[in-house]
Amino acid sequence: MIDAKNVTITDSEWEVMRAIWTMGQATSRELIDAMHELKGWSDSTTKTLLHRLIKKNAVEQTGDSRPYTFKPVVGEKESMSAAADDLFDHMCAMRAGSTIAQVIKTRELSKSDIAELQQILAEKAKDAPEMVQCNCLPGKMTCEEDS
Amino acid sequence: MIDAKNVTITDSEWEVMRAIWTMGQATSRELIDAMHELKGWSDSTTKTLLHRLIKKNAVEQTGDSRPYTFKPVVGEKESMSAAADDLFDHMCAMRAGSTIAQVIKTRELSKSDIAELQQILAEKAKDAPEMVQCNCLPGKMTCEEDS
DNA sequence: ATTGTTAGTTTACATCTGTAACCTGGAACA
DNA sequence: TGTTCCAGGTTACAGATGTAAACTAACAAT
Repeated sequence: MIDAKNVTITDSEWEVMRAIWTMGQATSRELIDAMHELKGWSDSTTKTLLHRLIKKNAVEQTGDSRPYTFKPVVGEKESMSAAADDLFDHMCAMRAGSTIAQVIKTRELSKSDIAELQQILAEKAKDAPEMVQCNCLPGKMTCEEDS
Repeated sequence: MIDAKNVTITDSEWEVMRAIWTMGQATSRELIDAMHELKGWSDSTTKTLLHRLIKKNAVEQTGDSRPYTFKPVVGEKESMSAAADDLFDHMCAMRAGSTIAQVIKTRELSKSDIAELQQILAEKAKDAPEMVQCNCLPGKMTCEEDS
Protein backbone atom coordinates (compact mmCIF):
# COMPACT_ATOMS: atom_id res chain seq x y z
CA MET A 1 0.00 0.00 0.00
CA ILE A 2 1.34 3.38 -1.03
CA ASP A 3 1.10 6.69 0.77
CA ALA A 4 -2.44 7.95 0.44
CA LYS A 5 -1.15 11.41 1.22
CA ASN A 6 -0.54 12.62 -2.29
CA VAL A 7 -3.70 11.24 -3.81
CA THR A 8 -6.77 13.41 -3.68
CA ILE A 9 -9.87 11.29 -3.90
CA THR A 10 -13.02 13.22 -4.74
CA ASP A 11 -16.42 12.51 -3.27
CA SER A 12 -17.70 10.34 -6.10
CA GLU A 13 -14.43 8.52 -6.36
CA TRP A 14 -14.62 7.93 -2.67
CA GLU A 15 -17.83 5.98 -3.13
CA VAL A 16 -16.13 3.68 -5.58
CA MET A 17 -13.19 3.24 -3.28
CA ARG A 18 -15.44 2.20 -0.45
CA ALA A 19 -16.86 -0.54 -2.63
CA ILE A 20 -13.44 -1.71 -3.73
CA TRP A 21 -12.09 -1.64 -0.23
CA THR A 22 -15.01 -3.58 1.08
CA MET A 23 -14.93 -6.15 -1.69
CA GLY A 24 -11.16 -6.37 -1.45
CA GLN A 25 -10.99 -6.57 -5.22
CA ALA A 26 -13.54 -6.81 -7.98
CA THR A 27 -14.28 -6.84 -11.67
CA SER A 28 -15.63 -3.73 -13.28
CA ARG A 29 -18.94 -5.50 -13.69
CA GLU A 30 -19.23 -6.10 -9.98
CA LEU A 31 -18.34 -2.53 -9.23
CA ILE A 32 -20.67 -1.16 -11.83
CA ASP A 33 -23.50 -3.21 -10.39
CA ALA A 34 -22.68 -2.19 -6.86
CA MET A 35 -22.62 1.48 -7.78
CA HIS A 36 -25.80 1.15 -9.73
CA GLU A 37 -27.40 -0.41 -6.69
CA LEU A 38 -25.96 2.07 -4.20
CA LYS A 39 -26.09 5.32 -6.13
CA GLY A 40 -28.12 4.65 -9.22
CA TRP A 41 -25.16 5.51 -11.40
CA SER A 42 -25.02 4.51 -15.03
CA ASP A 43 -22.32 2.09 -16.14
CA SER A 44 -20.28 4.85 -17.73
CA THR A 45 -20.10 6.83 -14.57
CA THR A 46 -18.51 4.03 -12.62
CA LYS A 47 -16.17 3.25 -15.48
CA THR A 48 -15.02 6.84 -15.65
CA LEU A 49 -14.43 7.03 -11.94
CA LEU A 50 -12.52 3.76 -12.04
CA HIS A 51 -10.28 5.12 -14.75
CA ARG A 52 -9.65 8.32 -12.91
CA LEU A 53 -8.74 6.32 -9.84
CA ILE A 54 -6.34 4.23 -11.86
CA LYS A 55 -4.77 7.33 -13.29
CA LYS A 56 -4.39 8.68 -9.78
CA ASN A 57 -2.80 5.45 -8.69
CA ALA A 58 -5.45 4.77 -6.11
CA VAL A 59 -6.59 1.61 -7.87
CA GLU A 60 -4.79 -0.88 -10.08
CA GLN A 61 -6.00 -3.12 -12.83
CA THR A 62 -4.56 -6.63 -12.84
CA GLY A 63 -5.00 -9.79 -14.85
CA ASP A 64 -4.21 -10.84 -18.39
CA SER A 65 -7.49 -12.01 -19.83
CA ARG A 66 -10.49 -9.80 -20.43
CA PRO A 67 -12.46 -9.39 -17.27
CA TYR A 68 -9.67 -7.66 -15.41
CA THR A 69 -9.53 -7.31 -11.69
CA PHE A 70 -9.45 -3.99 -9.91
CA LYS A 71 -7.91 -3.67 -6.52
CA PRO A 72 -6.97 -0.81 -4.22
CA VAL A 73 -3.50 0.62 -4.23
CA VAL A 74 -4.10 2.95 -1.32
CA GLY A 75 -5.36 1.63 1.99
CA GLU A 76 -8.68 2.61 3.43
CA LYS A 77 -7.36 3.56 6.81
CA GLU A 78 -4.56 5.66 5.36
CA SER A 79 -6.93 7.41 3.01
CA MET A 80 -9.36 8.15 5.76
CA SER A 81 -6.64 9.52 7.96
CA ALA A 82 -5.34 11.62 5.12
CA ALA A 83 -8.80 13.02 4.49
CA ALA A 84 -9.31 13.78 8.15
CA ASP A 85 -5.90 15.41 8.41
CA ASP A 86 -6.65 17.47 5.40
CA LEU A 87 -9.85 18.69 6.98
CA PHE A 88 -8.30 19.62 10.29
CA ASP A 89 -5.35 21.25 8.60
CA HIS A 90 -7.74 23.81 7.21
CA MET A 91 -9.47 24.55 10.45
CA CYS A 92 -8.49 26.73 13.37
CA ALA A 93 -6.30 24.64 15.65
CA MET A 94 -8.06 26.14 18.60
CA ARG A 95 -11.35 24.60 17.54
CA ALA A 96 -10.12 21.12 16.80
CA GLY A 97 -11.09 19.90 20.24
CA SER A 98 -14.70 20.94 20.06
CA THR A 99 -15.00 19.60 16.55
CA ILE A 100 -13.69 16.23 17.61
CA ALA A 101 -16.07 16.33 20.53
CA GLN A 102 -18.97 16.90 18.24
CA VAL A 103 -17.88 14.06 15.98
CA ILE A 104 -17.58 11.67 18.87
CA LYS A 105 -21.02 12.63 20.07
CA THR A 106 -22.54 12.03 16.67
CA ARG A 107 -20.85 8.84 15.51
CA GLU A 108 -21.50 5.34 16.61
CA LEU A 109 -18.47 3.89 18.33
CA SER A 110 -17.89 0.40 19.63
CA LYS A 111 -16.76 -0.37 23.14
CA SER A 112 -13.28 -1.10 21.91
CA ASP A 113 -13.19 2.11 19.88
CA ILE A 114 -14.07 4.03 22.99
CA ALA A 115 -11.52 2.15 25.06
CA GLU A 116 -8.84 2.98 22.52
CA LEU A 117 -9.75 6.63 22.48
CA GLN A 118 -9.73 6.77 26.27
CA GLN A 119 -6.34 5.14 26.27
CA ILE A 120 -4.96 7.66 23.84
CA LEU A 121 -6.45 10.57 25.70
CA ALA A 122 -5.08 9.44 29.03
CA GLU A 123 -1.66 9.29 27.50
CA LYS A 124 -2.05 12.64 25.81
CA ALA A 125 -3.32 14.30 28.97
CA LYS A 126 0.07 13.91 30.59
CA ASP A 127 1.72 16.72 28.72
CA ALA A 128 -1.19 18.62 27.29
CA PRO A 129 -0.92 22.40 27.09
CA GLU A 130 -3.21 24.61 29.10
CA MET A 131 -4.61 26.01 25.91
CA VAL A 132 -4.15 25.76 22.17
CA GLN A 133 -3.48 28.90 20.18
CA CYS A 134 -5.54 30.07 17.27
CA ASN A 135 -3.48 29.75 14.11
CA CYS A 136 -5.79 31.58 11.75
CA LEU A 137 -4.04 34.89 11.43
CA PRO A 138 -0.50 35.97 12.09
CA GLY A 139 -0.28 38.08 15.19
CA LYS A 140 -3.81 37.34 16.21
CA MET A 141 -3.31 34.69 18.83
CA THR A 142 -6.84 33.90 19.92
CA CYS A 143 -10.28 33.83 18.44
CA GLU A 144 -12.77 36.14 20.12
CA GLU A 145 -15.99 34.27 19.80
CA ASP A 146 -15.97 31.14 21.82
CA SER A 147 -19.35 29.52 22.20
CA MET B 1 -26.14 32.59 13.11
CA ILE B 2 -27.83 30.49 10.47
CA ASP B 3 -27.55 26.79 9.83
CA ALA B 4 -24.18 26.11 8.28
CA LYS B 5 -25.54 22.80 7.06
CA ASN B 6 -26.76 23.93 3.67
CA VAL B 7 -23.82 26.10 2.80
CA THR B 8 -20.90 24.41 1.11
CA ILE B 9 -17.76 26.36 1.75
CA THR B 10 -14.89 25.46 -0.56
CA ASP B 11 -11.27 25.26 0.50
CA SER B 12 -10.29 28.73 -0.65
CA GLU B 13 -13.44 30.23 0.75
CA TRP B 14 -12.67 28.50 3.99
CA GLU B 15 -9.45 30.46 4.27
CA VAL B 16 -11.33 33.71 3.97
CA MET B 17 -13.89 32.57 6.50
CA ARG B 18 -11.17 31.81 9.01
CA ALA B 19 -9.92 35.35 8.70
CA ILE B 20 -13.39 36.81 9.06
CA TRP B 21 -14.23 34.61 11.99
CA THR B 22 -11.02 35.50 13.72
CA MET B 23 -11.36 39.20 13.07
CA GLY B 24 -15.00 39.10 13.99
CA GLN B 25 -15.73 41.49 11.15
CA ALA B 26 -13.60 43.45 8.75
CA THR B 27 -13.44 45.71 5.73
CA SER B 28 -12.52 44.23 2.40
CA ARG B 29 -9.20 46.01 2.61
CA GLU B 30 -8.32 44.29 5.85
CA LEU B 31 -9.32 40.94 4.46
CA ILE B 32 -7.48 41.49 1.21
CA ASP B 33 -4.34 42.39 3.12
CA ALA B 34 -4.69 39.43 5.43
CA MET B 35 -5.13 37.03 2.53
CA HIS B 36 -2.26 38.59 0.70
CA GLU B 37 -0.13 38.08 3.76
CA LEU B 38 -1.35 34.57 4.46
CA LYS B 39 -1.70 33.10 1.01
CA GLY B 40 -0.10 35.55 -1.36
CA TRP B 41 -3.41 36.07 -3.13
CA SER B 42 -4.02 39.04 -5.35
CA ASP B 43 -6.68 41.53 -4.36
CA SER B 44 -9.11 40.19 -6.94
CA THR B 45 -8.97 36.70 -5.60
CA THR B 46 -10.06 37.71 -2.14
CA LYS B 47 -12.72 39.98 -3.59
CA THR B 48 -14.14 37.16 -5.67
CA LEU B 49 -14.18 34.77 -2.77
CA LEU B 50 -15.87 37.37 -0.61
CA HIS B 51 -18.57 37.81 -3.18
CA ARG B 52 -19.11 34.12 -3.54
CA LEU B 53 -19.44 33.85 0.20
CA ILE B 54 -21.99 36.63 0.22
CA LYS B 55 -23.92 34.91 -2.53
CA LYS B 56 -23.86 31.75 -0.49
CA ASN B 57 -25.05 33.63 2.54
CA ALA B 58 -22.03 32.73 4.56
CA VAL B 59 -20.97 36.36 4.87
CA GLU B 60 -22.92 39.59 4.90
CA GLN B 61 -22.03 43.09 3.87
CA THR B 62 -23.22 45.84 6.20
CA GLY B 63 -22.90 49.58 6.45
CA ASP B 64 -24.13 52.54 4.46
CA SER B 65 -21.03 54.45 3.52
CA ARG B 66 -18.30 53.18 1.24
CA PRO B 67 -15.91 51.04 3.13
CA TYR B 68 -18.50 48.44 4.00
CA THR B 69 -18.10 45.91 6.74
CA PHE B 70 -18.11 42.19 6.16
CA LYS B 71 -19.15 39.83 8.87
CA PRO B 72 -19.89 36.13 9.13
CA VAL B 73 -23.42 34.84 8.81
CA VAL B 74 -22.53 31.25 9.62
CA GLY B 75 -20.71 30.37 12.82
CA GLU B 76 -17.28 28.87 12.88
CA LYS B 77 -18.14 26.02 15.16
CA GLU B 78 -21.24 25.08 13.18
CA SER B 79 -19.34 25.19 9.94
CA MET B 80 -16.57 23.06 11.31
CA SER B 81 -18.99 20.52 12.63
CA ALA B 82 -20.83 20.46 9.34
CA ALA B 83 -17.58 19.88 7.49
CA ALA B 84 -16.56 17.11 9.85
CA ASP B 85 -19.96 15.48 9.61
CA ASP B 86 -19.77 15.64 5.89
CA LEU B 87 -16.45 13.89 5.94
CA PHE B 88 -17.52 11.10 8.24
CA ASP B 89 -20.76 10.63 6.37
CA HIS B 90 -18.74 9.49 3.40
CA MET B 91 -16.56 7.08 5.27
CA CYS B 92 -17.19 3.55 6.42
CA ALA B 93 -18.91 3.74 9.79
CA MET B 94 -16.77 0.89 10.98
CA ARG B 95 -13.63 2.93 10.56
CA ALA B 96 -14.79 6.11 12.22
CA GLY B 97 -13.26 5.09 15.52
CA SER B 98 -9.76 4.55 14.22
CA THR B 99 -9.94 7.72 12.20
CA ILE B 100 -10.92 9.74 15.23
CA ALA B 101 -8.12 8.04 17.12
CA GLN B 102 -5.64 9.09 14.52
CA VAL B 103 -6.91 12.65 14.59
CA ILE B 104 -6.64 12.85 18.34
CA LYS B 105 -3.11 11.55 18.21
CA THR B 106 -2.10 14.11 15.64
CA ARG B 107 -3.78 17.27 16.86
CA GLU B 108 -2.80 19.47 19.70
CA LEU B 109 -5.44 19.46 22.38
CA SER B 110 -5.64 21.47 25.56
CA LYS B 111 -6.18 19.96 28.98
CA SER B 112 -9.77 21.09 28.95
CA ASP B 113 -10.34 19.73 25.45
CA ILE B 114 -9.09 16.38 26.66
CA ALA B 115 -11.21 16.53 29.78
CA GLU B 116 -14.27 17.24 27.69
CA LEU B 117 -13.56 14.37 25.36
CA GLN B 118 -13.02 12.02 28.28
CA GLN B 119 -16.27 13.17 29.76
CA ILE B 120 -18.15 12.51 26.53
CA LEU B 121 -16.53 9.14 26.05
CA ALA B 122 -17.31 8.01 29.57
CA GLU B 123 -20.92 8.88 28.97
CA LYS B 124 -20.96 7.19 25.59
CA ALA B 125 -19.30 4.06 26.91
CA LYS B 126 -22.38 3.23 28.94
CA ASP B 127 -24.42 2.00 26.05
CA ALA B 128 -21.88 1.46 23.34
CA PRO B 129 -22.36 -1.47 21.00
CA GLU B 130 -19.91 -4.34 20.94
CA MET B 131 -19.08 -3.49 17.37
CA VAL B 132 -20.09 -1.11 14.63
CA GLN B 133 -21.18 -2.52 11.28
CA CYS B 134 -19.65 -1.63 7.97
CA ASN B 135 -22.15 0.40 5.96
CA CYS B 136 -20.31 0.45 2.66
CA LEU B 137 -22.20 -2.15 0.71
CA PRO B 138 -25.64 -3.62 1.13
CA GLY B 139 -25.46 -7.15 2.38
CA LYS B 140 -21.79 -6.94 3.09
CA MET B 141 -21.76 -6.40 6.83
CA THR B 142 -18.07 -6.19 7.62
CA CYS B 143 -14.91 -5.05 5.94
CA GLU B 144 -12.29 -7.77 5.56
CA GLU B 145 -9.10 -5.86 5.90
CA ASP B 146 -8.61 -4.49 9.32
CA SER B 147 -5.08 -3.24 9.94
C1' DA C 1 -14.82 70.87 -12.31
C1' DT C 2 -10.87 67.42 -13.17
C1' DT C 3 -8.29 63.69 -11.94
C1' DG C 4 -6.52 60.06 -9.37
C1' DT C 5 -7.39 56.37 -5.96
C1' DT C 6 -9.73 52.83 -4.12
C1' DA C 7 -14.10 49.82 -2.98
C1' DG C 8 -17.04 47.23 -5.16
C1' DT C 9 -18.78 44.55 -9.48
C1' DT C 10 -18.34 41.85 -13.82
C1' DT C 11 -16.11 39.05 -16.69
C1' DA C 12 -12.57 35.53 -17.75
C1' DC C 13 -10.55 31.29 -18.02
C1' DA C 14 -8.18 26.92 -17.12
C1' DT C 15 -8.87 22.90 -14.35
C1' DC C 16 -11.51 19.80 -11.66
C1' DT C 17 -15.87 17.14 -10.79
C1' DG C 18 -20.08 14.71 -11.55
C1' DT C 19 -22.30 12.42 -14.80
C1' DA C 20 -22.72 10.04 -18.98
C1' DA C 21 -22.86 8.91 -24.17
C1' DC C 22 -20.32 6.78 -27.74
C1' DC C 23 -16.74 3.97 -29.89
C1' DT C 24 -13.71 -0.26 -30.41
C1' DG C 25 -11.65 -4.74 -30.24
C1' DG C 26 -12.06 -9.29 -29.04
C1' DA C 27 -15.09 -13.28 -27.15
C1' DA C 28 -19.34 -15.83 -27.64
C1' DC C 29 -22.76 -17.28 -30.52
C1' DA C 30 -25.35 -18.37 -34.70
C1' DT D 1 -17.10 -16.48 -40.71
C1' DG D 2 -20.42 -12.98 -40.00
C1' DT D 3 -23.24 -10.97 -36.02
C1' DT D 4 -23.82 -9.76 -31.32
C1' DC D 5 -22.40 -8.42 -26.87
C1' DC D 6 -19.67 -6.58 -23.51
C1' DA D 7 -15.28 -4.97 -21.05
C1' DG D 8 -12.52 -1.38 -21.66
C1' DG D 9 -11.28 3.16 -23.62
C1' DT D 10 -12.31 7.88 -25.50
C1' DT D 11 -14.94 11.94 -25.75
C1' DA D 12 -18.41 15.17 -23.92
C1' DC D 13 -20.31 18.58 -21.33
C1' DA D 14 -22.29 21.47 -17.73
C1' DG D 15 -21.36 23.30 -13.33
C1' DA D 16 -17.92 24.16 -9.51
C1' DT D 17 -13.45 26.00 -8.12
C1' DG D 18 -9.06 28.57 -7.96
C1' DT D 19 -7.21 32.48 -9.50
C1' DA D 20 -7.26 36.94 -11.42
C1' DA D 21 -7.88 40.93 -14.94
C1' DA D 22 -10.86 44.56 -16.26
C1' DC D 23 -14.38 47.80 -15.47
C1' DT D 24 -17.21 51.23 -12.79
C1' DA D 25 -18.87 54.13 -9.19
C1' DA D 26 -17.49 57.10 -5.09
C1' DC D 27 -14.67 59.84 -2.69
C1' DA D 28 -10.59 62.69 -2.04
C1' DA D 29 -7.19 66.00 -3.50
C1' DT D 30 -6.13 69.66 -6.82
